[in-house]
Amino acid sequence: MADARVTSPNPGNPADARVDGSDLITDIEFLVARVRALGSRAANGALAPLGLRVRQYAVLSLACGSISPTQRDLAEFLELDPSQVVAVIDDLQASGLVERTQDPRDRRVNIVQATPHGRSVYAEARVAIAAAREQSLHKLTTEERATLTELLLRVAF
Amino acid sequence: MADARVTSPNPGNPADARVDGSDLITDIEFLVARVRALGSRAANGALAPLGLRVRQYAVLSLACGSISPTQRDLAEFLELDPSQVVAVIDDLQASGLVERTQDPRDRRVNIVQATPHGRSVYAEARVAIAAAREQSLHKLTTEERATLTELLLRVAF
DNA sequence: TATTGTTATACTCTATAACTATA
DNA sequence: TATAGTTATAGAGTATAACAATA
Repeated sequence: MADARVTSPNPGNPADARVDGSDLITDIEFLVARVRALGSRAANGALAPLGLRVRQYAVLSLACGSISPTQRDLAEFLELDPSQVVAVIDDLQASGLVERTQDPRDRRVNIVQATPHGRSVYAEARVAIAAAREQSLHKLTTEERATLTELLLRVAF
Repeated sequence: MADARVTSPNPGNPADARVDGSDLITDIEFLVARVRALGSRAANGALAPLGLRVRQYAVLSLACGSISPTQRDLAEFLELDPSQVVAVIDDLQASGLVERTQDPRDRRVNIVQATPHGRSVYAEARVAIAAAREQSLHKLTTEERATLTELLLRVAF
C-alpha cells in the first residue's frame, strides 16, 4: 500500500476531520460502498414518483432491450438469486410493466419482455435517473466519468 | 449520452450475451452496485473466520485510528443512521473489540476506541480484506487502482 | 430548544434450502 | 440426473419515529 495517511477531501466537515487518518478512506471497497449508498438512495428517491425502485428499474431496463432475457439471465447479470428475480418480476408484472412468456423450445424458461406501458414508464425513469446521476457526479468531467465507467466495467465482469 | 450500444466485456458468458445491448451496462450507478455486491460478498467471506462483517470492520478500522470518533462521526462517515451505529458498536463491544467512553466535556457523546484485542483482530482483518481485494481488482494495474480510488473519492465526499 | 445516543417498528435486501415441472 | 422457476424462511441492511439525558 502506497500511502495510508491521506487528507480528507472535505476538511470543512467536522465528521470527516475527526475520522481523518483512517486507512479506510483509501479502501476501494469502502469507497464503492459509500458511493453505492449515496447513489442508490438518490436513485430510489428519483424513481419513487414512478413507483419503482432501483431493482425494478434494472430489470425493466433489460426487459426493454432487444434481447429478451430469461429470468436466469437477469439473475446472473444483476447478481441476484433466481428467487429474488421472481419477486421483482411479480411486482413489475402486477404493475403491467413486463410480461413473462414461456419459451416454446424449452418450456421451463420464461422470457421477460416489457409491455408498451413498461417502455413508456422506462423512458420516464431514465430521465429521472439521469437527473439524479448528474447531481451525484457533478464533480467529475465527462472524460473522468468515461474513465470511471471503463474501470468499473473491468472490475464488474 | 455518448454511446448507449456497448459490447459486453465478456462475450463468452451466455448471460452477458443475452442481455447485451441494454444501456444499463454503461450506467455508473448500476456498475457501482454490481461491484459493491461482488466486493462486499467477497469481503464478508474473507472476514467470516474472524467473526466480522464489513460494517463491523469499517467501524473497527475507524476505532483503531488516532482520532477516536464519536458515534455521530461514525454515522456520518459511514452513511449509517445513528441507530444502526448503536447496533454495530453493541456487537463489537460484546466481542471485546471496542469500548465506549463518555466524553467528559459533553456527557451526551460517546467516544469509540478499539481495545488492544480489537487492534489485534483488526490487523488480521486487514490482511484478509487485502487478499480479497487483490482477487477483486486483479484486472487493474496499480495506476488504474489509484485512478479509480481518486475518482471514487471525489464522488464519495 | 437542540443534540447524542437509544429503543422500537417496519420494510427491503440477501442467503439458503426445498419443491415442481420440465429436460 | 440436471436445470428453470418457485415458495418459504431467516437474517442483515435501511428508513422513521419517538424517547431520555444532556447541553
